[in-house]
Amino acid sequence: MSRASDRAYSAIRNMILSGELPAGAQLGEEALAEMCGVSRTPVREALRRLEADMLVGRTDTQRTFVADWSINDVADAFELRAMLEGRAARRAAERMSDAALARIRNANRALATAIQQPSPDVAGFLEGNREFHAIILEVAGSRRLAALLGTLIEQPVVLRTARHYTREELRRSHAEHEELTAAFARRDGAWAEAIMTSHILRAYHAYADAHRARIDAGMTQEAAE
Amino acid sequence: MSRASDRAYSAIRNMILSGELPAGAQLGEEALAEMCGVSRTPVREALRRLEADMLVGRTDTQRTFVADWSINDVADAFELRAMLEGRAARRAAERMSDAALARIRNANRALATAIQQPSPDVAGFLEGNREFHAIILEVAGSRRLAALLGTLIEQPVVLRTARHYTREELRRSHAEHEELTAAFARRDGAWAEAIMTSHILRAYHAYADAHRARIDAGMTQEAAE
DNA sequence: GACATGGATATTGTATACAAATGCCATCGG
DNA sequence: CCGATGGCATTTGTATACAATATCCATGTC
Repeated sequence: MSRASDRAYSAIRNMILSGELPAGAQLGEEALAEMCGVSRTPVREALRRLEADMLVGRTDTQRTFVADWSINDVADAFELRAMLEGRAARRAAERMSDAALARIRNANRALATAIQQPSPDVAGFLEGNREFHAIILEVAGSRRLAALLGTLIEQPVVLRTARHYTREELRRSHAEHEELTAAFARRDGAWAEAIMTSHILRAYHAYADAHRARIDAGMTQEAAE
Repeated sequence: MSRASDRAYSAIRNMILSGELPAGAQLGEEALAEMCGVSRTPVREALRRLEADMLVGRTDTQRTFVADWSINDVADAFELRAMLEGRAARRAAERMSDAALARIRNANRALATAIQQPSPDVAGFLEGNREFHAIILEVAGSRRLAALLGTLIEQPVVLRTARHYTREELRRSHAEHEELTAAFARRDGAWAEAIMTSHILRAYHAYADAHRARIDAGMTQEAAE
């Protein structure tokens, strides 16, 4: 992470995810280099990685810009993620060791703690959630699958709406994690896959509902935050 | 494609797929630059792309080498490809226009012609096959899905064994394409998905059988070619 | 003889200069 | 006034020089 190209990648990525660089904005290499305090070479590398993540796009003449995620793109990403994480859960259940199961239970406990605070600890929830899914991906034991999911896990719009989660949504998410853990304990791949697919698609519809609500209220996406 | 980085990408890629650069070989940037007739800058870009394709790997100290695909890696890639192409076929069936259906039928006719030659035209078959799958992916209308499949379609070992296909295998592949076309004509997504998944998995097992036969004969993978 | 150490060698990372291309805008002709 | 054209400004692409880091091998020590 100490390399200039990694710093550039993180910096630009954060600026996109935070909305500091709005969708559609042109990304000049020179300007980004100055912002990141590095030369154009590592910036170019960072931009290529972000392009692979589909966080930035490219015109037919090689101009780079912040990708604009339409509601269809979000639906698309969720659909694929549901399928791939479902497959990961199936494989994980079939390969689950007692040690890994213990780690998953641990991550779930941390998650439960986070949502039981007087005012829910969203950052803690997200971290526990990330850990939970990471362990599953690790146990699934497919580098390919992990690579494919890598580009799908963090979507700009979704991360930005995470802190609007209600306590009820957090509690429900945790309950689904518990059910998944039960499927893992039984080494039931089909069950695990079904729960995981449902888990992701429910999250999608929660997002889509919130999105529609904002539209109906006549608010722009930015103003709603 | 006229850019130096694109030429470097194609050149290195071909050297890997052809086996000229064997699995495990170290890839020095300087040496590759000389081979491709460009400087290190575009070579570095090409290597990053190949890394995303998982055709090359990287040591913990940033040394690049030709990825070594174990039989498990191949199985992994096929399993994911079966799932993703299956999904693509489902989406394509649900979105199929009459014009696109005509194009698919056309690609199939070209494919039929190729395998009916006195001595099967494997190159022609592969091109028709590529076109067929490309149209499906286009009709599926998911840029994400296309991007994910992009890294899965061309596996080194599989391409190298393609020319050993028997006429019977080619004929069977064509028959499956015909059946897929029927599913598209009915706009039956579930049917299309099932055929496509089966199509890919059958191809995998044909490959795995051939691979096992080579092992049993005490031949190395290279010697078998 | 095995292993640690240090420095020479090779390789990768970054900055910068320059080349090529793209976009912009003023000018000109209709 | 509208659109085409040409040249200037900006941006991206490539080469190269240099810096940082890793590898390798010889040497010395136990």
